[in-house]
Amino acid sequence: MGRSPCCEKAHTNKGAWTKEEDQRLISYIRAHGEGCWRSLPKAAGLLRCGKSCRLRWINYLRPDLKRGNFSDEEDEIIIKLHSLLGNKWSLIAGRLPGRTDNEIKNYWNTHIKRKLISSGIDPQTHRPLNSTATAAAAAVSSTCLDFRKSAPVNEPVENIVYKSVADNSSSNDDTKCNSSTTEESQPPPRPPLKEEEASADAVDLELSIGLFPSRSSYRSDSFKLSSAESKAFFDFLRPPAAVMTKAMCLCWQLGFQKGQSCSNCQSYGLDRPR
DNA sequence: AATATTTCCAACCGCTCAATA
DNA sequence: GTATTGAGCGGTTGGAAATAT
Repeated sequence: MGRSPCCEKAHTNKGAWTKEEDQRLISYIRAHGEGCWRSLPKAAGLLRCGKSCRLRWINYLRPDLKRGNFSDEEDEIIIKLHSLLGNKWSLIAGRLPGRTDNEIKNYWNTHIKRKLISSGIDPQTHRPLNSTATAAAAAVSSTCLDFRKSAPVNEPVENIVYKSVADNSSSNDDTKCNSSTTEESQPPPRPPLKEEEASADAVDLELSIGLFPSRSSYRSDSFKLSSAESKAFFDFLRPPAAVMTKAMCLCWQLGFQKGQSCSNCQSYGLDRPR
């Protein structure tokens, strides 16, 4: 038993939208706001599926959309977020105001992917395509986010401790991404955090992906973040307030379970991160 | 100038998940 | 607890535009 179709396909238009259809949709949403997409087409006098209306509005007609080429800074953010989140286009879009998930997905597939490959970087793993590509390795390292960089020297260490996932990794004091490793392309699933571990005051982040320092470096007790660093870290995870939804906080990526709240979610009153 | 090929992106499709009856 | 519904997501496709031959 599958889902029933979202609309009566026999009586709906498909394909490119006409100016008149666009105008109807814009007028309706201006007058009534975004609401029930299923009933919107009929109410707006459109022979379109509700899903199609939603897509058209979100990806093309919304007034806050940023048009034009992606900046170098946006490129960099997309690459960094992709190395952290993978193909979670909506989450990435949540951190690029005015850009849509569809736009970013298309841009990734047509530009960034190619750019990374031509630099010798695997766009899925963000690691060099071959181990001898030193220039590529350097390029990957440059996509690392280092939250420790801007921290005051004498800041007390607290809040966040990066912990190694794989204890059998070799010791290494550098803080670069794990770009030169030959490990599997996908990080292993992270075990859920215990409730006390997941509290906002003592977050134990088990990160195992290239965006952050190598496993071998953050296994050390010396790899701890100061309060300023942890603030920078959570600021990075936090999308603009205007677009923040339950699903957008990244704490679930870090092992938080349903019903737990990280400090981001608490600050937005979101008590049930996905 | 005509045709073939490639690139790009808007739109669609099928699926999952959360909410609700 | 289960079924249904609607919203939203990511992968894929179709076709227009750009470029090459």
